[in-house]
Amino acid sequence: MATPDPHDVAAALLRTADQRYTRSRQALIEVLATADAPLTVDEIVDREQSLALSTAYRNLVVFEECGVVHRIVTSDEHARYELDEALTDRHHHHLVCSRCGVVLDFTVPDPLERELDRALEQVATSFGFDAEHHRLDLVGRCASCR
Amino acid sequence: MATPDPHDVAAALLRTADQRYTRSRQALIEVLATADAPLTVDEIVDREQSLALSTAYRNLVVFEECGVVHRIVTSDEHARYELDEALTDRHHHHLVCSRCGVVLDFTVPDPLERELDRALEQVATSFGFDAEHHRLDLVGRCASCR
DNA sequence: ATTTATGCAAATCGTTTGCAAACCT
DNA sequence: AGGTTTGCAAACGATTTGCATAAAT
Repeated sequence: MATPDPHDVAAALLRTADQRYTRSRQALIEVLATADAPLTVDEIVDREQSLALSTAYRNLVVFEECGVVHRIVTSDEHARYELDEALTDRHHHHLVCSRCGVVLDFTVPDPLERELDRALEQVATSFGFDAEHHRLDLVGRCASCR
Repeated sequence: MATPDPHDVAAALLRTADQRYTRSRQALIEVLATADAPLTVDEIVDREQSLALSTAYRNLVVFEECGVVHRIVTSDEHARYELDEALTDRHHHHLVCSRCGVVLDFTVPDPLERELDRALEQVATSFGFDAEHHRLDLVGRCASCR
Protein backbone atom coordinates (compact mmCIF):
# COMPACT_ATOMS: atom_id res chain seq x y z
CA MET A 1 0.00 0.00 0.00
CA ALA A 2 1.63 3.17 -1.23
CA THR A 3 1.26 6.51 0.48
CA PRO A 4 -1.83 8.15 -1.00
CA ASP A 5 -1.65 11.38 -2.95
CA PRO A 6 -2.79 14.09 -0.52
CA HIS A 7 -4.58 15.92 -3.32
CA ASP A 8 -6.64 12.89 -4.27
CA VAL A 9 -7.65 12.22 -0.69
CA ALA A 10 -8.47 15.86 -0.05
CA ALA A 11 -10.56 16.09 -3.21
CA ALA A 12 -12.45 12.95 -2.26
CA LEU A 13 -13.13 14.10 1.29
CA LEU A 14 -14.32 17.47 0.05
CA ARG A 15 -16.54 15.96 -2.60
CA THR A 16 -18.25 13.90 0.07
CA ALA A 17 -19.21 17.15 1.76
CA ASP A 18 -20.29 18.77 -1.51
CA GLN A 19 -17.28 21.00 -1.53
CA ARG A 20 -15.21 21.94 -4.58
CA TYR A 21 -11.49 21.38 -4.87
CA THR A 22 -10.61 24.81 -6.19
CA ARG A 23 -7.23 26.23 -7.17
CA SER A 24 -6.89 27.99 -3.81
CA ARG A 25 -7.65 24.78 -1.99
CA GLN A 26 -5.19 22.83 -4.08
CA ALA A 27 -2.52 25.42 -3.36
CA LEU A 28 -3.29 25.22 0.35
CA ILE A 29 -2.96 21.44 0.41
CA GLU A 30 0.24 21.65 -1.59
CA VAL A 31 1.81 23.97 0.97
CA LEU A 32 0.80 21.74 3.86
CA ALA A 33 1.91 18.59 2.05
CA THR A 34 5.39 19.95 1.45
CA ALA A 35 5.83 21.31 4.98
CA ASP A 36 7.79 19.28 7.48
CA ALA A 37 5.90 20.61 10.49
CA PRO A 38 2.53 22.18 11.28
CA LEU A 39 2.30 25.72 9.90
CA THR A 40 0.63 28.91 11.07
CA VAL A 41 -1.68 30.73 8.69
CA ASP A 42 0.93 33.45 8.26
CA GLU A 43 3.52 30.88 7.29
CA ILE A 44 1.10 29.38 4.79
CA VAL A 45 0.31 32.63 2.95
CA ASP A 46 4.01 33.50 3.04
CA ARG A 47 4.78 30.33 1.12
CA GLU A 48 1.93 30.77 -1.33
CA GLN A 49 1.45 34.46 -1.89
CA SER A 50 -1.49 33.97 -4.21
CA LEU A 51 -3.54 33.03 -1.16
CA ALA A 52 -5.46 35.81 0.55
CA LEU A 53 -5.43 35.63 4.32
CA SER A 54 -9.20 35.35 4.53
CA THR A 55 -9.30 32.63 1.91
CA ALA A 56 -6.74 30.64 3.82
CA TYR A 57 -8.69 30.97 7.04
CA ARG A 58 -11.97 30.10 5.40
CA ASN A 59 -10.66 27.07 3.59
CA LEU A 60 -8.88 25.77 6.64
CA VAL A 61 -12.22 25.81 8.43
CA VAL A 62 -13.77 23.82 5.58
CA PHE A 63 -10.83 21.43 5.58
CA GLU A 64 -11.15 20.86 9.28
CA GLU A 65 -14.85 20.15 9.00
CA CYS A 66 -14.15 17.60 6.27
CA GLY A 67 -11.34 15.93 8.22
CA VAL A 68 -8.68 17.08 5.77
CA VAL A 69 -6.59 19.03 8.27
CA HIS A 70 -6.14 19.38 12.00
CA ARG A 71 -5.88 22.64 13.83
CA ILE A 72 -3.26 22.61 16.55
CA VAL A 73 -3.27 25.13 19.33
CA THR A 74 -0.47 25.22 21.84
CA SER A 75 0.12 28.21 24.10
CA ASP A 76 1.30 30.16 21.18
CA GLU A 77 -0.94 32.95 19.93
CA HIS A 78 -1.03 31.42 16.44
CA ALA A 79 -2.90 28.25 15.61
CA ARG A 80 -1.10 25.77 13.40
CA TYR A 81 -2.41 23.40 10.76
CA GLU A 82 -1.33 20.03 9.45
CA LEU A 83 -2.79 17.41 7.12
CA ASP A 84 -4.90 14.67 8.67
CA GLU A 85 -3.45 11.19 8.89
CA ALA A 86 -5.74 10.13 6.06
CA LEU A 87 -3.56 12.27 3.79
CA THR A 88 -0.17 11.39 5.22
CA ASP A 89 -0.42 7.86 6.56
CA ARG A 90 1.62 8.77 9.56
CA HIS A 91 0.29 8.75 13.10
CA HIS A 92 2.45 11.05 15.15
CA HIS A 93 2.62 13.36 18.14
CA HIS A 94 4.06 16.80 18.81
CA LEU A 95 7.04 18.35 20.45
CA VAL A 96 6.08 21.90 21.37
CA CYS A 97 8.66 24.55 22.24
CA SER A 98 7.42 26.58 25.17
CA ARG A 99 9.51 29.54 24.13
CA CYS A 100 9.23 29.98 20.36
CA GLY A 101 6.12 27.89 19.79
CA VAL A 102 7.57 25.71 17.05
CA VAL A 103 5.97 22.30 16.67
CA LEU A 104 7.85 19.16 15.58
CA ASP A 105 6.54 15.67 14.90
CA PHE A 106 7.55 12.46 16.65
CA THR A 107 6.29 8.92 17.02
CA VAL A 108 6.32 6.43 19.86
CA PRO A 109 6.81 2.65 19.58
CA ASP A 110 3.78 0.80 18.29
CA PRO A 111 3.23 -1.32 21.40
CA LEU A 112 3.11 1.76 23.57
CA GLU A 113 0.73 3.44 21.17
CA ARG A 114 -1.59 0.44 21.35
CA GLU A 115 -1.44 0.30 25.11
CA LEU A 116 -2.31 3.97 25.17
CA ASP A 117 -5.27 3.41 22.86
CA ARG A 118 -6.62 0.68 25.10
CA ALA A 119 -6.29 2.80 28.23
CA LEU A 120 -7.95 5.79 26.58
CA GLU A 121 -10.80 3.66 25.34
CA GLN A 122 -11.54 2.64 28.92
CA VAL A 123 -11.38 6.24 30.07
CA ALA A 124 -13.79 7.32 27.35
CA THR A 125 -16.24 4.60 28.29
CA SER A 126 -16.16 5.41 31.96
CA PHE A 127 -16.86 9.08 31.26
CA GLY A 128 -19.56 8.49 28.68
CA PHE A 129 -17.31 10.17 26.16
CA ASP A 130 -17.50 9.56 22.44
CA ALA A 131 -13.76 9.53 21.67
CA GLU A 132 -12.56 11.07 18.42
CA HIS A 133 -8.80 11.09 18.78
CA HIS A 134 -6.01 11.62 21.25
CA ARG A 135 -3.12 14.01 21.50
CA LEU A 136 0.22 13.45 23.12
CA ASP A 137 2.46 16.50 23.36
CA LEU A 138 5.90 16.87 24.82
CA VAL A 139 6.41 20.46 25.94
CA GLY A 140 9.86 21.92 26.52
CA ARG A 141 12.62 24.02 25.04
CA CYS A 142 13.62 23.20 21.48
CA ALA A 143 17.26 22.84 20.51
CA SER A 144 17.50 26.49 19.38
CA CYS A 145 15.81 27.90 22.48
CA ARG A 146 17.30 25.91 25.32
CA MET B 1 2.60 13.05 53.42
CA ALA B 2 -0.66 14.95 53.43
CA THR B 3 -1.92 16.96 50.47
CA PRO B 4 -0.39 20.40 50.80
CA ASP B 5 -2.49 23.52 51.29
CA PRO B 6 -2.64 25.19 47.88
CA HIS B 7 -2.43 28.62 49.48
CA ASP B 8 0.77 27.77 51.30
CA VAL B 9 2.39 26.39 48.19
CA ALA B 10 1.26 29.31 46.07
CA ALA B 11 2.52 31.83 48.61
CA ALA B 12 5.87 30.07 48.76
CA LEU B 13 6.26 29.88 44.99
CA LEU B 14 5.37 33.54 44.64
CA ARG B 15 7.72 34.62 47.40
CA THR B 16 10.56 32.88 45.57
CA ALA B 17 9.88 35.18 42.64
CA ASP B 18 9.56 38.27 44.86
CA GLN B 19 5.83 38.39 44.33
CA ARG B 20 3.24 39.20 46.97
CA TYR B 21 0.35 36.98 47.90
CA THR B 22 -2.35 39.64 47.88
CA ARG B 23 -6.06 39.28 48.57
CA SER B 24 -6.85 39.11 44.85
CA ARG B 25 -4.32 36.37 44.37
CA GLN B 26 -5.62 34.43 47.34
CA ALA B 27 -9.15 34.70 45.97
CA LEU B 28 -7.96 33.49 42.58
CA ILE B 29 -6.25 30.45 44.08
CA GLU B 30 -9.29 29.73 46.19
CA VAL B 31 -11.52 29.64 43.13
CA LEU B 32 -9.17 27.32 41.27
CA ALA B 33 -8.68 25.10 44.30
CA THR B 34 -12.39 24.54 44.71
CA ALA B 35 -13.06 23.93 41.02
CA ASP B 36 -13.37 20.37 39.79
CA ALA B 37 -12.10 21.16 36.30
CA PRO B 38 -9.99 23.80 34.56
CA LEU B 39 -11.80 27.15 34.36
CA THR B 40 -11.93 29.95 31.84
CA VAL B 41 -11.21 33.48 33.00
CA ASP B 42 -14.89 34.34 32.63
CA GLU B 43 -15.84 31.44 34.84
CA ILE B 44 -13.30 32.58 37.41
CA VAL B 45 -14.55 36.15 37.69
CA ASP B 46 -18.12 34.85 37.71
CA ARG B 47 -17.35 32.82 40.80
CA GLU B 48 -15.46 35.61 42.53
CA GLN B 49 -17.04 38.86 41.52
CA SER B 50 -14.60 40.95 43.49
CA LEU B 51 -12.00 40.10 40.84
CA ALA B 52 -11.66 42.52 37.95
CA LEU B 53 -11.09 40.88 34.61
CA SER B 54 -7.75 42.56 34.08
CA THR B 55 -6.57 41.60 37.55
CA ALA B 56 -7.46 37.99 36.89
CA TYR B 57 -5.60 37.99 33.60
CA ARG B 58 -2.58 39.72 35.06
CA ASN B 59 -2.31 37.45 38.05
CA LEU B 60 -2.77 34.32 35.99
CA VAL B 61 0.24 35.41 33.96
CA VAL B 62 2.24 35.85 37.15
CA PHE B 63 1.01 32.51 38.45
CA GLU B 64 2.02 30.77 35.28
CA GLU B 65 5.50 32.29 35.38
CA CYS B 66 5.89 31.07 38.95
CA GLY B 67 4.63 27.58 38.17
CA VAL B 68 1.50 28.02 40.27
CA VAL B 69 -1.00 27.40 37.47
CA HIS B 70 -1.11 25.95 33.99
CA ARG B 71 -2.83 27.55 31.04
CA ILE B 72 -4.70 25.06 28.90
CA VAL B 73 -5.68 25.86 25.36
CA THR B 74 -7.80 23.45 23.41
CA SER B 75 -9.60 24.47 20.23
CA ASP B 76 -11.95 26.51 22.25
CA GLU B 77 -11.67 30.25 21.99
CA HIS B 78 -11.19 30.57 25.74
CA ALA B 79 -8.06 29.52 27.56
CA ARG B 80 -8.54 27.57 30.77
CA TYR B 81 -6.51 27.52 33.95
CA GLU B 82 -5.83 24.93 36.61
CA LEU B 83 -3.49 24.65 39.58
CA ASP B 84 -0.09 23.08 39.04
CA GLU B 85 0.50 19.59 40.41
CA ALA B 86 2.68 21.12 43.12
CA LEU B 87 -0.56 22.50 44.60
CA THR B 88 -2.79 19.49 44.06
CA ASP B 89 -0.57 16.42 44.21
CA ARG B 90 -2.46 14.85 41.36
CA HIS B 91 -0.90 14.10 38.00
CA HIS B 92 -3.71 13.89 35.47
CA HIS B 93 -4.71 14.35 31.85
CA HIS B 94 -7.62 15.92 30.05
CA LEU B 95 -10.76 14.90 28.29
CA VAL B 96 -11.67 17.71 25.92
CA CYS B 97 -15.12 18.04 24.38
CA SER B 98 -14.79 19.04 20.75
CA ARG B 99 -18.22 20.62 20.77
CA CYS B 100 -18.64 22.60 23.98
CA GLY B 101 -14.98 22.87 24.98
CA VAL B 102 -15.41 21.57 28.50
CA VAL B 103 -12.34 19.96 30.03
CA LEU B 104 -12.43 17.05 32.49
CA ASP B 105 -9.59 15.35 34.35
CA PHE B 106 -8.59 11.72 34.16
CA THR B 107 -5.63 9.53 35.10
CA VAL B 108 -4.02 6.49 33.52
CA PRO B 109 -2.53 3.50 35.34
CA ASP B 110 0.87 4.17 36.89
CA PRO B 111 2.79 1.60 34.85
CA LEU B 112 1.54 3.13 31.62
CA GLU B 113 2.40 6.58 32.85
CA ARG B 114 5.93 5.45 33.62
CA GLU B 115 6.33 3.77 30.27
CA LEU B 116 5.17 6.97 28.65
CA ASP B 117 7.69 9.00 30.62
CA ARG B 118 10.50 6.73 29.52
CA ALA B 119 9.50 6.93 25.87
CA LEU B 120 9.17 10.70 25.97
CA GLU B 121 12.53 11.05 27.62
CA GLN B 122 14.12 9.25 24.70
CA VAL B 123 12.26 11.41 22.22
CA ALA B 124 13.41 14.57 23.98
CA THR B 125 17.00 13.40 23.93
CA SER B 126 16.96 12.51 20.27
CA PHE B 127 15.57 15.92 19.35
CA GLY B 128 17.86 17.91 21.64
CA PHE B 129 14.78 19.02 23.51
CA ASP B 130 14.81 20.13 27.10
CA ALA B 131 11.57 18.50 28.26
CA GLU B 132 9.38 20.33 30.73
CA HIS B 133 6.20 18.28 30.84
CA HIS B 134 3.86 16.24 28.70
CA ARG B 135 0.19 16.45 27.85
CA LEU B 136 -2.14 13.65 27.00
CA ASP B 137 -5.59 14.69 25.83
CA LEU B 138 -8.53 12.61 24.77
CA VAL B 139 -10.68 14.62 22.38
CA GLY B 140 -14.30 13.73 21.68
CA ARG B 141 -17.90 14.48 22.51
CA CYS B 142 -18.73 14.76 26.19
CA ALA B 143 -21.74 12.99 27.64
CA SER B 144 -23.95 16.07 27.23
CA CYS B 145 -22.87 16.78 23.66
CA ARG B 146 -22.82 13.33 22.04
C1' DA C 1 -27.17 30.53 -15.44
C1' DT C 2 -26.75 29.51 -10.92
C1' DT C 3 -24.38 28.37 -7.13
C1' DT C 4 -20.07 28.66 -4.56
C1' DA C 5 -15.53 30.72 -3.59
C1' DT C 6 -12.58 34.77 -3.31
C1' DG C 7 -10.62 39.30 -1.79
C1' DC C 8 -10.78 43.43 0.44
C1' DA C 9 -11.85 46.06 4.30
C1' DA C 10 -14.42 46.40 8.40
C1' DA C 11 -16.07 44.07 12.55
C1' DT C 12 -15.37 40.81 16.49
C1' DC C 13 -13.78 39.30 20.72
C1' DG C 14 -10.46 37.35 23.97
C1' DT C 15 -6.64 39.30 25.95
C1' DT C 16 -3.26 43.04 27.02
C1' DT C 17 -1.90 47.54 28.51
C1' DG C 18 -1.59 52.81 30.10
C1' DC C 19 -2.41 55.35 33.84
C1' DA C 20 -4.10 57.14 38.20
C1' DA C 21 -5.75 55.50 42.59
C1' DA C 22 -5.53 51.92 46.28
C1' DC C 23 -2.67 48.63 48.65
C1' DC C 24 1.05 46.37 50.99
C1' DT C 25 5.25 46.15 53.88
C1' DA D 1 7.29 56.59 52.19
C1' DG D 2 8.22 53.63 48.12
C1' DG D 3 7.42 50.26 45.26
C1' DT D 4 3.28 46.92 43.77
C1' DT D 5 -1.10 45.83 42.54
C1' DT D 6 -5.63 47.08 41.04
C1' DG D 7 -9.52 48.78 38.10
C1' DC D 8 -11.21 51.16 34.36
C1' DA D 9 -11.18 52.12 29.71
C1' DA D 10 -8.68 52.10 25.59
C1' DA D 11 -5.59 49.38 22.55
C1' DC D 12 -4.16 45.06 20.33
C1' DG D 13 -4.10 41.32 17.24
C1' DA D 14 -5.57 36.91 15.50
C1' DT D 15 -9.55 35.44 13.35
C1' DT D 16 -14.17 36.17 11.26
C1' DT D 17 -17.51 38.26 8.32
C1' DG D 18 -20.30 41.46 4.80
C1' DC D 19 -20.50 42.34 0.34
C1' DA D 20 -19.45 42.84 -4.45
C1' DT D 21 -16.76 40.28 -7.97
C1' DA D 22 -14.72 36.07 -10.03
C1' DA D 23 -14.67 31.15 -10.62
C1' DA D 24 -16.65 26.62 -11.01
C1' DT D 25 -20.15 23.35 -12.58
